[in-house]
Amino acid sequence: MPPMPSPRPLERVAGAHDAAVLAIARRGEPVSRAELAEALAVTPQAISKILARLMERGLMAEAGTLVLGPGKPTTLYRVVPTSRRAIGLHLTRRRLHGVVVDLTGEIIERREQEIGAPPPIPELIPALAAQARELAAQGPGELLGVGLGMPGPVDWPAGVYRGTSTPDPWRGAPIRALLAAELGLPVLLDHDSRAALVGEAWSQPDLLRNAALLLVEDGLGAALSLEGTTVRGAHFQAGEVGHTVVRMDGAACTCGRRGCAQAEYHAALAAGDEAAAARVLATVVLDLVRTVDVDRVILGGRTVYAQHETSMDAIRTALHEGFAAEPWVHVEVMLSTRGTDLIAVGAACQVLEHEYGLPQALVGPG
Amino acid sequence: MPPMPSPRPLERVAGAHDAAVLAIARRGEPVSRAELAEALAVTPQAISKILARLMERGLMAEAGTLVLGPGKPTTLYRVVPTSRRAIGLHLTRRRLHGVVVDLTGEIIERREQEIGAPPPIPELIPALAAQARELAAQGPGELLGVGLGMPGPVDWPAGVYRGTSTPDPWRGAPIRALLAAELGLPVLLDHDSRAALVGEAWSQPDLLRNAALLLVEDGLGAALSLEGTTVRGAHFQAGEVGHTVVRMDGAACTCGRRGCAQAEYHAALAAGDEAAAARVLATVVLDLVRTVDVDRVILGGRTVYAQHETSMDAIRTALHEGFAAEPWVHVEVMLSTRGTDLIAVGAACQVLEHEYGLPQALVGPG
DNA sequence: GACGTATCGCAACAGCGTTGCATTACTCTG
DNA sequence: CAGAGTAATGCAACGCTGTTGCGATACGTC
Repeated sequence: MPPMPSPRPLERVAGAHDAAVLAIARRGEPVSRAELAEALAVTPQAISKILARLMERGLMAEAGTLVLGPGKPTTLYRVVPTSRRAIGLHLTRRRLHGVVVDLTGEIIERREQEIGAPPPIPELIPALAAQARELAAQGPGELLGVGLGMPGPVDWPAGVYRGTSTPDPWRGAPIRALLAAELGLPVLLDHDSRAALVGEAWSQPDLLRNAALLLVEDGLGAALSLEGTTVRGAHFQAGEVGHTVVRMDGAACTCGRRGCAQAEYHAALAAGDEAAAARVLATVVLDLVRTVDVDRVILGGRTVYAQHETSMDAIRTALHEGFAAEPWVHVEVMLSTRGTDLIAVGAACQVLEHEYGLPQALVGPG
Repeated sequence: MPPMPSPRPLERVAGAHDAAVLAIARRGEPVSRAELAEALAVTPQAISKILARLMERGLMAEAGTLVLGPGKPTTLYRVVPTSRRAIGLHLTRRRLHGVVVDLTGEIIERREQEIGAPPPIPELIPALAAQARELAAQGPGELLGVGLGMPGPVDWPAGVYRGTSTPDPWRGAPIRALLAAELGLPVLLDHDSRAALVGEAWSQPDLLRNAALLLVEDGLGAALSLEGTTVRGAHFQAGEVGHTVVRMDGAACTCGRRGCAQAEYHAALAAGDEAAAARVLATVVLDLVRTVDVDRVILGGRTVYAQHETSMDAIRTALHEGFAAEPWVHVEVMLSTRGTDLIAVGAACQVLEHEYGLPQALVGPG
């Protein structure tokens, strides 16, 4: 996306408040001015002005009244899901999966498409654009843009896919710019696991202040939400836990080193030892929780769906044992609410987040 | 500290800008209005008002002029280090170490005191208070409060030391409230490693947007600064990497599990194999960098000082090899600038940070 | 139907940064 | 050594934010 003129300080206040109201309303239940005033620590009168702005933009609407006792009934407000749309694409080496979602992140329509071998960029971009255009034809609401999630490292500000060490036809391709030019729409390119976490967080904003999402697809990836912000990292690859060492001098990994979580996981699966594989996952999660101290862990990815009971049990047991001496630590382990659409939905939600999410900085050209 | 009335939204803007200016000025070199306007993305005129507020409070002062070419010379501004003071205490089972620092985090005076065995709380609190009072007598400037850093888990909002599983006379003690009552000063209680990182970040604000500090004292601890905020975690124990598993089924740990980093580290040291110990440290750092993607790692703690060359070399080598396939990843490994005062200074800086740091929340009763 | 109550809206206000323009203090030119 | 050019600064009016005070509205209760 082109760099915008940085908003004026007072616009940032207004924007932050608008985003906060939207975040609360997104949970689904109609809200009253009083609740919002409480949550934002402003006067009800300020909420009136904030809601006026949001209704002006069509993002929110009145939703009836509620009589609680004597006095004038409370007016309730809700988001207007159909007011905006975003497209999310999930690209892997084998598949192209896309969705359109409404403002609340609910799926309007989905597309799935197998791609034989990774096509070269000049073929890939039109294929992505074609699916995006099909999806763009669906549903009402202003179309905000396209989010694209893919595995592997990404140069986020540049929108360039960095690629892996193996021969990779997409390596170094400025995918974001190419797709944006092709479609004439804003495009956001990010990591698959980060997209997935943003997607989960979009529909349950305050639950995931400190959460980790573990994505088990071909590789092992994670994303972190800490103190309310989804961490991107200095090199835009925070959460790449696949090559974290869980057994020094252990199984050889494709990366040339030994005992990487990913290598141990696949070695165990190859040996048919599902329990051992689950134990590796559990160790990764335990280390993750110890390191960043999240209170929620979300499991996602095609590979875990098959044996999610085993994995979740192993993880819960490991957490229980590992924190036995620290009874104040409670970690909720849950399965992604989005199934196999997880990453595509997340990619779409990144667009929503970009437009209507809480800004992270109150100061500077953020 | 008592809950303050949450600042009005516009005061939050002013406060954030004041803090941002202070953060830039803290780097040491005098700054001009133009630089500040650039950094904060506001007009020079706004900087005039911000500086007027800061000079009113005695936090900043003019620092001469600079002639660059034709036109009126630029007026320069700097912080007034002597305008404020904070006390920092570092409490371990064996030692009580304290400092007073000025507004820039420079040490005015230090005290160190051995304590035979961990005294019971009714003796501990007066001992802490006595050292704090001695330190409070030193140096000019308004005394803001006392920071206390200690190893082991802490219930941060409650100011309660949670203690370890071993018999622990301090377990569950509301140390913050007790000390605050004794001294009649605000007290902040936090983790030793987090304090250390806050201390490092206070004197080099923008360098440590994504950084990890590894503290090797009796145990192994870390603290994380991600996207500019020092992570506290859902249970206020983020960075507790000591019991992270680096060798599944490895050396037995005091925690009852196997292959914890701390256990492997001490096992290697006990066997006299410093190289192996350094490799364990290196693995911890590598996993940390993979997981949270920091671009700076700071080493601190009494134990590393003895053999910091070996440790740093092992870490640098491991990072170099581990990220060989990702040439865009550069991680700076450095030694703490504070020596053994690291944690005491950090605890003091937490008070400064609390008062004059950038607010993390834009909205709500933050 | 009058009263108490809670919500809501209008209008005036304070404080933030912005804008436009005058002032100041320097260098450079002739 | 004036006078022009230049860049930083200050003053005043302004727009926008949320706040405050008060009146209007709509409900339940007596």
